[in-house]
Amino acid sequence: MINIEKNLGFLNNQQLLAVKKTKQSCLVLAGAGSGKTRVLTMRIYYILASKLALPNQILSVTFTNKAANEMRSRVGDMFNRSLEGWWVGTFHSICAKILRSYAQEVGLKNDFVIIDKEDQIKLIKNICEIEKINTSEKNPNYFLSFIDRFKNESLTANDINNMKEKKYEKNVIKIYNIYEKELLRLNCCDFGNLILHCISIFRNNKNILKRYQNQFKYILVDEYQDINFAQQKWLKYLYEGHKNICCVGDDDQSIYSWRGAEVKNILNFEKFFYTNTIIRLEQNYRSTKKILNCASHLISHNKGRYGKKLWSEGNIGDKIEVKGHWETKEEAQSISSQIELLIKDNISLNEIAILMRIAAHTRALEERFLNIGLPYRIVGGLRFYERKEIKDAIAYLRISNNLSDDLALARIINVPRRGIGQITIKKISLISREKQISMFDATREYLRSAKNSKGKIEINDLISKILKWNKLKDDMNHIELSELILEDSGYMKLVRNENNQQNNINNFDKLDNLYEFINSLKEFQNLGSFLEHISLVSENENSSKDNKINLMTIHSAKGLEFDHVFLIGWEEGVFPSKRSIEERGKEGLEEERRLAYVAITRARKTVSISFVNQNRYSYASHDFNRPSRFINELPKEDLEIFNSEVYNQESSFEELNQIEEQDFDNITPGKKRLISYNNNKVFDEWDFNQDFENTNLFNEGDKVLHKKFGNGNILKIEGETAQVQFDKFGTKMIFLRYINKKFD
DNA sequence: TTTGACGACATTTTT
DNA sequence: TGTCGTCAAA
Repeated sequence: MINIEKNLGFLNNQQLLAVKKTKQSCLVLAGAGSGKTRVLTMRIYYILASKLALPNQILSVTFTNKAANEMRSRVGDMFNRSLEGWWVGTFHSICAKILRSYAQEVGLKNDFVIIDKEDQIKLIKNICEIEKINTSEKNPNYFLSFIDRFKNESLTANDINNMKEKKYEKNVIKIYNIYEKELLRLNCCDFGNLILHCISIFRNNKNILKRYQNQFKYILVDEYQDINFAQQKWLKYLYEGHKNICCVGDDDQSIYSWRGAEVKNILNFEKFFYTNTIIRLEQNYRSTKKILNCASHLISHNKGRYGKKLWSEGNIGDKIEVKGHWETKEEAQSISSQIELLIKDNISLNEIAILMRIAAHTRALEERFLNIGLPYRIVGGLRFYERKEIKDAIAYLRISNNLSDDLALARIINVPRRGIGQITIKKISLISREKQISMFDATREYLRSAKNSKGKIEINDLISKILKWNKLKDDMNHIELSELILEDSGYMKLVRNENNQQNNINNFDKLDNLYEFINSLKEFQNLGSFLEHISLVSENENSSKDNKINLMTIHSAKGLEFDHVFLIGWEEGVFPSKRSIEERGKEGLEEERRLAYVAITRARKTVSISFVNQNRYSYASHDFNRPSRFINELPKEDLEIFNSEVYNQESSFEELNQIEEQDFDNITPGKKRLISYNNNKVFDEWDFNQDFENTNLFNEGDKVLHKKFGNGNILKIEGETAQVQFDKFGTKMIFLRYINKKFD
């Protein structure tokens, strides 16, 4: 016992209270940086170390895999070993685990396939086609958003059908019904159904429910503010057993309302779980006082909140920098110069993060960083398993693993091209529907009846190969099998050909990704466990060992912290997002503000905010952007505002509104550049020269280094590009800006 | 029937 | 930037 107390010694009074109140349920309202994860891990540690429960009697639920992994490793560290049997994971992965055991209860087989949004859209498209629903006005996305919303609110197709009041369009209801039937027919489950199926098992089968209720003595939930109604209902079922749940959350950090999360859920906690124990963690251990002050000041503009007063014993810290730029290129240059300064102070790149509202805004930065050779990583963003080539590869593995995986077969049946077009596919799926057989079997059926043709021979070949792979599955090492499948199917050849023909970098990336994909199989025992894993994990598991600058959206930065944070794109319309305000009005704006709050509170030491006057989407006209209203909501005394034509300390947001757009329409890009260069001392001279030099530096015969292709020699220079002979990858045309000269 | 080329188009956030 | 739909050619 002494040892336990010693380990709890680092906690403050409020944290200690939250850890030790194990007899009853409680809600912990934890401000940003107040040691939320620490409380959760310590509570689990405390329960286990005091022998209040065994590991398999604890259920810890998170929203992201990242959070789950973090929890797993932190608790593991406390015991110096990983805990066997402990239930820790995302809502979705835990539901999947339960559902795998009892799939037949809801009409699925236990090898059901978990599908993603892309598959969902394809399904809905198919349904619209069969039902002859016009998709030009109401597209599949429109229908899917309804289906998602229903599922977030735990409304099954039956619930909708039984509604007395006809709230929804006929087609929405019709598609929802057919969609659900299709999922069962195809033995598929979307993300929403992982939760809903579990709920219906709990509701319909008391024995199964009792089993889990008895098992989970303690339930812990992270990021409770992100919970939607269905998830809450799910928790409630499990809670009714031992009635002990501890939820940690921060109403000011609720940023997932578009996924069904509602702040009101956290506000209802007391009623839902029969408790009035609310513990507030208000001491911040992360940020400087100035940063904290800015964040608090900003979030105080929101009305719908519990209200907390964050305080800190930390340093006062530097002022928050606010910088205006003409265009994204200059923003990127400015940031890279600031980072150069940080590097001179020996600051690790891992401690630097650039956060943005929109994932696509990494582009200008990436270009800049590639140009001057600063290493960076993109967290989240383009998720690895969602790339086209990876999904194709996965589809090949899926169909080999499970012959009745129709969606997988549909994806690759004509990739690479085998002379099977839409019409043939339609014929096959008709057979599959009429005879109630899988698409794979339907294809064989079709082959028997169809006339001989080139397409038929190829498809026959594919079918027999799939059969062969399927047989090999149990005897062959899954990595070798995967390599065999991708080679044998001609898919690798297709990607290689594209690569040679177009000489472009993207296709090399594809090949690279495929190798990486095969490599990632090593961590799994067999194909099945790998496929299960990737259907639930869409994150890039980037190794954070390398020293790199972190680029990510604010959403994916939640739960992380960095010494130095750059926040880009603080422009009206971008942040707060125009769309968000248009769709949800005040609610939307408040959520955007919470997002800004999350962004600022990621920083430990410094924050630098920037905005760009010219429209970010460079193809668009010369639209003019105003700085974000959030900048005006920060306390002036804590800001250091840098020169900008448009924004200065005196002008208020209202004044900025009055600037006439035409004033800026007539300025040429070159002039803009000049003005900003003169006005904005932030840009070092060498910064501009760098670009200039980079394109003029090269000579034929130079040794160069390319990020992907490695070492090579320049054969010929043509304008902005060069023909480069690479040591390992042959001759390619490469933009000069993507290569660096090598000096031996 | 399938394929490739071409232009139009839209671009929030994610388990 | 990259995906989608349309159209003409094979």
